[in-house]
This record gives sequence, structure tokens and C-alpha cells, in this order.
Amino acid sequence: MEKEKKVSLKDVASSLGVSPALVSIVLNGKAKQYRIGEQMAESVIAAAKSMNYTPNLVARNLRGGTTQLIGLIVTDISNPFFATLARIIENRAIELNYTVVFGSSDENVSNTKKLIEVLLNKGVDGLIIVPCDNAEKIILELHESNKPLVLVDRYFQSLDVSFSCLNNYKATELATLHLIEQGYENISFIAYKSEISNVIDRISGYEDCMKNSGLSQFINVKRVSINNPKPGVYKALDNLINKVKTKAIIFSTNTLSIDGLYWLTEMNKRIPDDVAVVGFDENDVFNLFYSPITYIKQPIEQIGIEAVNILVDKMKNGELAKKSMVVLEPELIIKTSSLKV
Amino acid sequence: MEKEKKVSLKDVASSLGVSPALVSIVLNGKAKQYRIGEQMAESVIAAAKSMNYTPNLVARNLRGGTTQLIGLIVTDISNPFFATLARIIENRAIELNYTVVFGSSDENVSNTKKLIEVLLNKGVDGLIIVPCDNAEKIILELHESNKPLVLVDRYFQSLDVSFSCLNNYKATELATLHLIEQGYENISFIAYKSEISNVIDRISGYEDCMKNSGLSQFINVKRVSINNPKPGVYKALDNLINKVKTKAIIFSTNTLSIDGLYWLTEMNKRIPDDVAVVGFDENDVFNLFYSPITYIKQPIEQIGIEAVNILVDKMKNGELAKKSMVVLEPELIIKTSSLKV
DNA sequence: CTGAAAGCGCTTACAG
DNA sequence: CTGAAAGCGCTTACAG
Repeated sequence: MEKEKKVSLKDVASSLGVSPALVSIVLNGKAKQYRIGEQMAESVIAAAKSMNYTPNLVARNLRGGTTQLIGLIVTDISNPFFATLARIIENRAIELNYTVVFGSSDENVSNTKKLIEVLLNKGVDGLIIVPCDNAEKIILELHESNKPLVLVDRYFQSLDVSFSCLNNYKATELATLHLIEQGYENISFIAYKSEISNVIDRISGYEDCMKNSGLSQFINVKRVSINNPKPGVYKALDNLINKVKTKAIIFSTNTLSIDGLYWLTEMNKRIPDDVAVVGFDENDVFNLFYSPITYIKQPIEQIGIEAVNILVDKMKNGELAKKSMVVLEPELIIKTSSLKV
Repeated sequence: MEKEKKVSLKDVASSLGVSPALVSIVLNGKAKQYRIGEQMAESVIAAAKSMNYTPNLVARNLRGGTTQLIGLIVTDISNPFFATLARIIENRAIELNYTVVFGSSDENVSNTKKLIEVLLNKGVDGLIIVPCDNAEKIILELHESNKPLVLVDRYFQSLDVSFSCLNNYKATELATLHLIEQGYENISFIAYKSEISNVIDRISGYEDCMKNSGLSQFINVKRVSINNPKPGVYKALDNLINKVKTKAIIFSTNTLSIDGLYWLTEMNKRIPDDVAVVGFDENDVFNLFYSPITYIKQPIEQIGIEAVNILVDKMKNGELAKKSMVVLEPELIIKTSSLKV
């Protein structure tokens, strides 16, 4: 069985007795521009169709420098949040005639750097990146190389790089306010040990809201490792609940929320009786928990779509200089886990 | 700010005053084969390194026909099972110097077909596909075009196409046997309306086990739409539990399990008191449910790694004819949801 | 209106 | 041992 041979431009050309250039021009819709006869144009199109011709993108890329490939770097494609984001980006990319190449950085700068190199080497036309802590330098370098680039989920204030993300400050402010309205005062917060924008903004949202509500003395932020948060969450909860006697906890990511629910379940702490809980990101676990979990919902679909839109704009129009900042609003979905008993 | 210009082979060559061919040969480790002087070889390598040369993969591909790109088609990258599988495939691919391009078919043949075309057009060296129902024809076509190809999670008995998947028959047999050992007799089964291998094998595993245990009269398989299973699951459970008075249910996929738990929760059915449950695939929901759910665990890591291994073998050694069949064993993780009360 | 040629960056068979 | 040339498939500036 032979390797299927693709028909090339040349094949189409020779079948018609014309030059490959002519065929290329017609097929790229530049017949008028080059003042090609209408009859000729039609017969070229007909021949290409009947021979089932599709252009070799590799050759086209070598010539013109475009692959219609978008590189996507998330921190972990197996994390449901990023899996969903990837799906949305994929859908939007396909609509716009692009294909997505992806990689997971595991919140690690040197992995991110390697992935960027690999993806650039594959000739991606642009990149969508969830940057990790300390990636500022390599993101800046990439940006300065003038490769179309959009950050998602997180951004760098100091860089002129476009991004699409949640209003993280608003998100935790909403959650904190809700708990305060329910009558909770001793409200604690669990976050990653990271200086990346969304972590910082989420913490600020909580802290400012506590201050503004006259609850400064109860501010308590536990920071846990981003790479292996579970032990940190366990230790933090043991301290918060058994020592500090906190009455409510806000988990600032989906992973932290799930890890927290494991500890609370294992320790037989009742929600919301022993402690009220607010989680982050939609999740079946939240809905199916014996006391359904109140959570902060991200407009993840819009976040993903906007990222692709901005990127494609840059790739097509070369408006690399323009910094687009899309900040989308959170929603608080209230269930029983955060109600006052 | 200018577009960063990559250093090319030619740049390295002219900096040394030698021909590009020489540089290419040395950098590809063929110095000895071409009897290039050792000193020369060393200086070429040093120059390439100091100039930060990386080969242009697009050009290399046009020349040699390889992109080091693996195409992955799953049914839905946002489904946690496939997200995890994708991550494993990604990791293994990177280890072997490949990058993954992906797409989601939504269990739809014509989407699958389009994706195959798109990915082939991007010049992928090989494809890993989760085939959907009725995809037999297009998979055969692809196989006959001699493109390296491996199916995962599902396969076609009738085709000579390699695959890596779970022993699905054994999986549900294990689950059924466990429930029978617990003393359950009226055991029902929920599956997709699909003729794809894993659905068929899972149903057979259950049915045969019931027959062999003298419980033929209780065999009851409910089939629900694969595209939008939730309404079907709701209807099936209403019938099974409220009419047929089934005492135990096996859900044959992760999605079906979750949808089922939603109905059981909404209807206030107690597990395992009102009905015992066995789910499919590891999941936080199962562990955090008030009565932790017994489930069938797939060796998903091995399934993914083997798929990449087989594919890379085909791509490198061109052993396209050989049909590799990797069938991996399931494990039953027993929790309280399936115990006899 | 249309064809021949150059060139994107690489590799390999060929000639010395 | 080493260089010059051809060619992968395409597109565009150039010459008629």
C-alpha cells in the first residue's frame, strides 16, 4: 500500500498546461488583481476541485511565514478549569481557521520557557499563555520579539502585554461581602504562595473588604505551595479551625477548594455548621456535596473567546503595540455552604 | 522593534566560511559517516551553539516530510477523563521530542473527518484518535493512506488498526461480580446508545456476568444519548428505581455516573440504602460524596503512554502494517456506595 | 493578461 | 574529506 500522494499546485498546473504561478494566483483569489481571464480562472478552480487539491501548508508557511497554528500554554491541561478553557479556545480557534498546539508548564518558569521555544519552532503564528510566577522576564522577551501574544487568566501589570482575565479583586470581594452579610466575622482565606496577578488580586479583594467592614482583626490569609497544595491546605485548615476557630473560609482556586473539602470531610467537620465555605470555579463536586458549596463563577467562555479574538486581531492586523485588557466580571452562586446557621 | 530574525544554517556556514551542507551534516550527527574532520566538526558545533542556532522545523519538514507533531483527536478535551489522557499523552510526547496538536470531535463523525483533514494539513507525523460511533469508514481510509495511526480508549475489531485501551469487558464484570457478592440481584446498567467498542464490551461484561450468576431475569440495560445524556439518565433512573425497583446500578462512564448522582441527590435517594452505585473513572466527586462511590479505575496513565509508544514506533520504524493491541486491566476501588446494608 | 525565475531553510545524492 | 546543486511546494516580484 503506497503512501497517498497529495496533488500539488504543479499537478493542477500541468493538467491544464499552465504555470503553477497562475494556479496559485487564481486559487488565492487574486485573479482580478492580476487581470487573469475569467474563463481561465474558472477552469483552474474547477480543475483544482476535481483533483481534490489542498495546498501544502508547510510549503506555504516556509514561503509566507504563517502556519495557522496557535500555541497554548496552560499550567496543567488536566486541571478542569484549564481543560474547559482549552476547549473554548479550541472552538473559537477552529471557527477562525486556526488549530491549537498545547503544552503544560506545571507552574514552572523553565518549563514555560522550553515550551515557548518548542512552539515557536513549530512555527506557531501566535501564543496564548497562562503565565506562572516569575515568568515576567521571559514573557517580556517574547513580547519584544514581536510575536503575537496574549496572556489569559493572569497578567503582568508592568508589561505592555495584552490579556483576558477575571476581575479577581471583585470576585473575592463579592464572596467576602456575602459572608459578612450572612453575619460571619471570623473569615479566613486560603491562597497560593505566589505573586502572580490573580493570587494578589484575590487576596486584596478579601483584605480590603474585611478592612472596609471593620473586620481587620480577623484578616487571616494562609498561603500554600502552588505545586503541591494539599499538605499546606491540610495544615492551614487544622490551624484555622482547631486553633483560630475561624467560622468561614474562602478558597481562592478550584484545586484549593477541593483539597479543603477533603480535609473537612476526613475530619468530620460539618458545613456550614462548623465552618462556612466559599469555593472557586464551577464544579460537580460543589453541587453534589451534601451541603452544596457556594462558589465564585468565572465567565470562562468569554475569557477564552476574548483571548483568541485579541490574538487573531494581532496576527492579522499586526497591531502588536496595542495593549488590549479584557477584565470580565465574576458571579457569586449562592448555595447552602455559606449560609448562617 | 523588529521581528527577531532567527539564525539560519547559512548564517552559521558563512560565519565559518564553509558550505551550509557541511553544517547540516555535522549538526545532524553525520560527521563520521561523511568523514568530516574532527576539528571541523567541533568548530561547527561550537559556532552553532554560540550563535544560538536552532533549525527551522518548517523547512526541515518541507524537505524531509516530518514535523515532530502528533495530532490528537478526543471527543471532548473538557471531559476530565480526556483532559487527563491528553496530559499524559502530552508528557510522553514531549519526552520523545514531539508536540501535540489537538481537537475535539464531540462524538461526531463529520467533525472527526474535518479534524483529520485539518491535522493532516498541518503536517502531523501521526495521529492518536478516540474514534466515535460510525467512524469506521474514515478510520479505514486514514489507515489505508498509510499515515501512522493509533486508536485510544476505543477500537474497531474489524480493522487492522493499532489501539491502546482498557479491558472493558473485565471492568464491568468486576463491578457486577462485586455487587453480586454483596448480595445484590436486581442490578441494572446504564450505557450510551452507541455501537462503539467500549460501550459494547462494557455491556457484555455486565450481561455475561449476570447470566453466569443465574441472574438473567434481572438484566436491564438502559441506553441513553451520548451527546446529551442527562435527560436520558434522569428518565432511566426514574424508571429503574421507582418502577423496576432495582437495588443496584452500574454507570458505565464518568459522565453517566455524575449525571446519575445528580438525579439521586435531587430525588433524595439514599446510597446505598435505597440503591447501591458503582461509577466509572476516578473522580473527586466520588470521594467527596456523603457515601463515597465505588468505581472502576482505568490505568489511564499506561493507556496514554502505550498509545504514544506505539505511534512513535510506527513513525520511526515505519512498521505500519503491524497491528499492536494493548489491552490494560481495570481495578475496582471499593467504597461504601456498593456495600450491602 | 501570462510565464519563468527566485527564494523561503533545509538535507542528501552527487561530483570532485 | 568537502562543496555545489537540486529539490521539497509554494508565492510574488519581475519580465514580457
